[in-house]
Amino acid sequence: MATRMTRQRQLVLDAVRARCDHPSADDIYLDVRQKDPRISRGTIYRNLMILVEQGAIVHVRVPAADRYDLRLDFHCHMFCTGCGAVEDAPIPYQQEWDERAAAGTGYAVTRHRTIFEGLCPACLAKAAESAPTN
Amino acid sequence: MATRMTRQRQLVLDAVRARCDHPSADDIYLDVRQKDPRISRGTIYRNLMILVEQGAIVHVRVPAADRYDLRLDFHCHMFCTGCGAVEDAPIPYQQEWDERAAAGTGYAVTRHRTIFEGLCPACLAKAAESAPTN
DNA sequence: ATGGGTGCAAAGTGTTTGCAAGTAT
DNA sequence: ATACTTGCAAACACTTTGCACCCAT
Repeated sequence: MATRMTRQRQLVLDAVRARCDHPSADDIYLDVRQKDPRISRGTIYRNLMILVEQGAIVHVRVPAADRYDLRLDFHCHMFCTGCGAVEDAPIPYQQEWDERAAAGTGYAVTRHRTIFEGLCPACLAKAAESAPTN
Repeated sequence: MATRMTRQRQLVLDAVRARCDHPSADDIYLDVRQKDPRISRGTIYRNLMILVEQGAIVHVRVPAADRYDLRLDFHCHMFCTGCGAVEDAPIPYQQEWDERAAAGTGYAVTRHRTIFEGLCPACLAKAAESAPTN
């Protein structure tokens, strides 16, 4: 199962790398569409899956939809419950937790995923506007 | 919007509480079906959503599907990438991280969710069987 | 009594897949 | 040349919703 670098796959990879906001499959579809109006959603999904398997990009799961990330190292994410924005968190990945969790459960722990939830600064400002601090 | 405790809602709540394996909506549907063969999936979804809003149960998002949890305090989860099992992790919830993430990003952080991924003991044993250590 | 809740079935999302034709290697 | 990929559309799994009837308060 040798894998080929097709024009479409390259476009998908480029599109993920061109964004820093952890796009969803459909974001990628819309971006790639601009460069190749004939590409199909099936191709986007297939290629995202293949690129994740190959380790070229990473899969981030947040409430609402799957997102993709160009950063390959383990790291935590912020998720805005207001607008759905996703960004990297300024919190170090705690590898020793994987060992502790493994020791405590008997699991062969590969990694952990941490997502912080809350309102991003923009949504906070919007909330303050509509419901001012009386 | 006063909320009523109907027979169906009680059945859904009981079903979540009766399980310790973090059931999916469909698991609950199948369980409740045994006690009330006329309940519909729509009712299950509606009630799970309402119970989560009310804070009676908690929503856990893992790769594959949404799960529900009777434990209301913040805690981490283990997810088996082999069989999809979910269980509580023996790792303390680090509240100070929420503050650190908030300080570093300007988010109003509510909480974080951490999921450890790996193979559970049962899947590990199965894997060892089919691919013995030569 | 009355407005929230229910069952049912249809409609949505987001994602996957079968197939014949196209193309990277 | 060969078998991996593609576009398309149909199929899927999971979840939400519109509607008329029902029942907890």
